Amino acid sequence: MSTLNDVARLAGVSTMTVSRVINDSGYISPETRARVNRAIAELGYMPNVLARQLRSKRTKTLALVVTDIANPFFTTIARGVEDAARARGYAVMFCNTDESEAEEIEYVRVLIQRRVDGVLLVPATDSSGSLQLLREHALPVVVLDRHVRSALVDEVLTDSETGAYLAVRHLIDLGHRSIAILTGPATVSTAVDRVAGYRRALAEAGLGAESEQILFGEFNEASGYEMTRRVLTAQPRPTAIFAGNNFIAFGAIQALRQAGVAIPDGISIVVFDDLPQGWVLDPFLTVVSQPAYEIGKQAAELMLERLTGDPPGEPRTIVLASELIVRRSTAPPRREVAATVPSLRAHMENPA
Amino acid sequence: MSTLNDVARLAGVSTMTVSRVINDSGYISPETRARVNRAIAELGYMPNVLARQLRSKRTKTLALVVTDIANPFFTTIARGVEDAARARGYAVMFCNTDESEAEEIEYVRVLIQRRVDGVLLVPATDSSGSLQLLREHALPVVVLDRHVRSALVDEVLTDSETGAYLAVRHLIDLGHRSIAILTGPATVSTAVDRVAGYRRALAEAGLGAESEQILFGEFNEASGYEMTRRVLTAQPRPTAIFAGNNFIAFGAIQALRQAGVAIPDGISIVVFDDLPQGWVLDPFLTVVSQPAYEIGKQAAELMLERLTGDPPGEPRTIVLASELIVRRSTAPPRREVAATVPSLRAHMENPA
DNA sequence: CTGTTAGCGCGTTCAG
DNA sequence: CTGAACGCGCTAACAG
Repeated sequence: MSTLNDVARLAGVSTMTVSRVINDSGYISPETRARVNRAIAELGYMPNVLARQLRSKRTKTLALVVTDIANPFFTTIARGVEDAARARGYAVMFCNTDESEAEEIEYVRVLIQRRVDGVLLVPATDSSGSLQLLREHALPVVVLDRHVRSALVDEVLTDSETGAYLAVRHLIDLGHRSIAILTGPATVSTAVDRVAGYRRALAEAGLGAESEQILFGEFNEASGYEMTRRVLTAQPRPTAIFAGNNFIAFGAIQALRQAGVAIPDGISIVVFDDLPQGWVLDPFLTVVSQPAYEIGKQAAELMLERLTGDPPGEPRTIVLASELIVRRSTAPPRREVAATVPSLRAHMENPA
Repeated sequence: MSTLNDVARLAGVSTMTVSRVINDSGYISPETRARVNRAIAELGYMPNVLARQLRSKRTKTLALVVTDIANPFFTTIARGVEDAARARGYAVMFCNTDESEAEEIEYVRVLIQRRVDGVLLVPATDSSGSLQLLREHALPVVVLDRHVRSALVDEVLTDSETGAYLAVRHLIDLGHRSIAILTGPATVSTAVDRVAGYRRALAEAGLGAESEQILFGEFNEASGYEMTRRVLTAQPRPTAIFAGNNFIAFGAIQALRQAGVAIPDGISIVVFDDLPQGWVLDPFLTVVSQPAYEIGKQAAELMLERLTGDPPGEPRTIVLASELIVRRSTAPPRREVAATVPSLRAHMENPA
């Protein structure tokens, strides 16, 4: 593998001249440039990024740490991050913590050792072990999607409280009075905030705490399934379910199907997070849609601003709005519960 | 950010001693080790991976280059690669070429510059521009999934020809006589081999070239949709479709639904590639399932053997078997014209 | 068991 | 416009 030195020797110049040609810095006479370029081509020379990074103390690499890489919400965020980063010449390392704080810290260690320039983090919990580690090593951080109480950092997230309020309000407007919320762990701000929005909507409608049905679980399908099973045996059985994220909704739908409860005839369901086009052929879920791509993009841009811009300044929090999209999984409650409706099954069998 | 030097000074030893403690190499007295470890903890020292890699000339990193990161077939391969690599202390860089040869070469350039230790490549086409580039820079390569004619390299792939043969034979056994195959570009070995298997099955059943309906397209949903639209207007209209991969099948299903053609009552469909559990609630597609995880795992292990083992040896080709899984998307044709063949019963009693 | 020397391949700094 | 010297942080190779 040839080096700067080989090129310099072949071209009859110093290594610095070659370096300048490659990085387009400083003035070079056209002839020398041509000669150097010829030597580069002849040798098939490729700069050693490691040496460059070691010397320049910048890797031009960001890391994005998410809690579930299989969730389209996070892959969409990832696309936003990558687009913004690549536009400025930065690479992105993707890391998946599976909602585990231990994994998160492990990854942060690796990222520090690899000397990434900055970390975009979706924290697994609201405790801040990894944030502290990052601060100790002076690594810039932007927190995404979830608020962290303890730390003063840049944050980009959506207004979960308002989103949840809109979703539940929609159900109330349809006439529902008994609504269950199935959400993630109480240690995660998005779960807590969505419950807050749920409560506000109920309270505003004059529905007291006695009509609350709040289940904290995990943001995954298994948990959604399990919580729904519990909801189905509750007395009184709710006429509507608010699923705290898309995977919880998957589990809920599966449980409802198994129990022969039709959507929306038997139970209405509204979901936080939309699914990207292509995941389902015929979107029928009523959802609160977050601007996932925009979250990723703005987070990356904020980071790059911190990295290249001179004024560090105060930590900034960017809150993006979410939007209620009404489709066919919500309807007014019915007295009698329909036994089976096959349309759901046809729908779920056809991914796209 | 503290360095080896800082640690050495604080512990009152040389940098080499610290290096040995960290890498667990050579003999160190327990006391010095303890002293060094204390210094490391006190400073929160984290080794600089860049410097280490530059010096040792090994990055302990593999790259996996695939043509479609959104395809579960490739993400499953990726899991196999990652598991095998991590078990031996290697990291993996994932790269997505979108079936573009230009992107592929671009990525290979980056990988050379980053000095990855080896490249696992799913080539976009059977031309070998990127393979040549890799060879020039003496980077070890293992080719996955697709055969490359021109090059002598290690390869790990499934037997597409036999898999396709089994799929089409299954359709023939069910009584189908008019079967269309929708597959990828003719520049990709998997597309070509699947056509070969399709032909062999037809020929063996005494069905001549006049009954062949072969469509080359792209391995994606849009192409599957478009090819199916064409198939639906063909004369005679086939009673069964063999989709060359899962995404082509998605497009086909969408087109069939739109045209009001039921599966399998109107048209049977068999697909190369299964979908992982969780993508669909109720698997109903008859598929040829490839051992995707195993492909990734074996490819990584072959690479690691080349990297650490001493004998380079001859290029090796590992061919894995695929398996027909009969579900509910295939059935005998309903036309009165098509008679049921006797071998059908034998087959149903003896599913492959 | 531990230290010394000598780079890995580049870019920064300063001097021509 | 170009070059010489130096060092980023670490480890291979050899001494002790």
